[in-house]
Amino acid sequence: MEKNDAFDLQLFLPYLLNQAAETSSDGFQQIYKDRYGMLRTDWRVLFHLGIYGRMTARDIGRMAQVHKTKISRAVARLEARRFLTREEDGADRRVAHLRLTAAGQAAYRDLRGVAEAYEARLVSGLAPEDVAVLRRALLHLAGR
Amino acid sequence: MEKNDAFDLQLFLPYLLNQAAETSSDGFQQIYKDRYGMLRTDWRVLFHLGIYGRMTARDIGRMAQVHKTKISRAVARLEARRFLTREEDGADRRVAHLRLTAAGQAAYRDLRGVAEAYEARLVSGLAPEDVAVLRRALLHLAGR
DNA sequence: AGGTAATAGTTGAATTTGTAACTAACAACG
DNA sequence: CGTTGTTAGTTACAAATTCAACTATTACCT
Repeated sequence: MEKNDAFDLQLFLPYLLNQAAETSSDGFQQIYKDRYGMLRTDWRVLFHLGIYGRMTARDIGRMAQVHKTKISRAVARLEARRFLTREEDGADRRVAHLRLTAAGQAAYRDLRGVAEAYEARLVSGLAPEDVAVLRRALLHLAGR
Repeated sequence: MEKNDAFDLQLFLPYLLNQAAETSSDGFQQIYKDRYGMLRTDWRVLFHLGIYGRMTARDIGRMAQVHKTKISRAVARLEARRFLTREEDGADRRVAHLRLTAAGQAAYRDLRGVAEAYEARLVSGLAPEDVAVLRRALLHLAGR
């Protein structure tokens, strides 16, 4: 495979970031998919509710930077599996406050443990100071 | 939004990497989509051929870590737009060698220029030494 | 108050992706 | 040779995502 061009695709950030994101998501995805039949947006909603307790779909979408239709469908799937319930808002009847059921919390705790172990394994090949730089750079690129 | 849990989702690498990857791809995606109606796999195939000159679908798939059905469809789209041609292999009739047409090369050069400018803008907010660390860490996480 | 705009969330249709099965060709081994 | 396995690439079907339109409700403005 001989190069006849100076552009280095392997180092182009949108490309490289995507490779790293996909590779480093694969193992975790396998677990939440196999164990709970969840999709990516599902576990994200689950984690947001597990961490923050009670949120609206809109809040989750804002925080996770996910479109409202994806949130809506993920919430519907989690509700169908009895992982969350909706509570209506007293003042604004458009809004539904979401909260994990006991089963949802159990799933969250299980997956949070998996996530922590998985994260530890991911960074185990990197120097701690490099991980710190990596996280800061990623937060910057993510616009945070 | 009050946290009642210690897990920091915003720093969880599979989550953070994905946020950074999506945010930092958005601007570039807008351009190849608006300007050429391409999808992500399309520009990747285009770039591989633009850089390496002549490759098989299999080679591109290996290098970009993309499944063969996605490559197959991207190649079909690019061929339909006369951006590439297939040449049969003398020894193995299963294989098709792909090569950009003049139009494909023009599109590639155009988008390569966009990519270079885009990359420069992406890293402009980061210290050069941090960018170096970032790239090394991403290559490691991508399994390279 | 009444009309217009904005917001929360859902739904349907079109596009895209994932999975598996498939065709065609080559390889390896007896 | 011939049978079995492997590989390159395509296709069919199901699943997921995107985009636009929609309902229902609240906010704004005069």
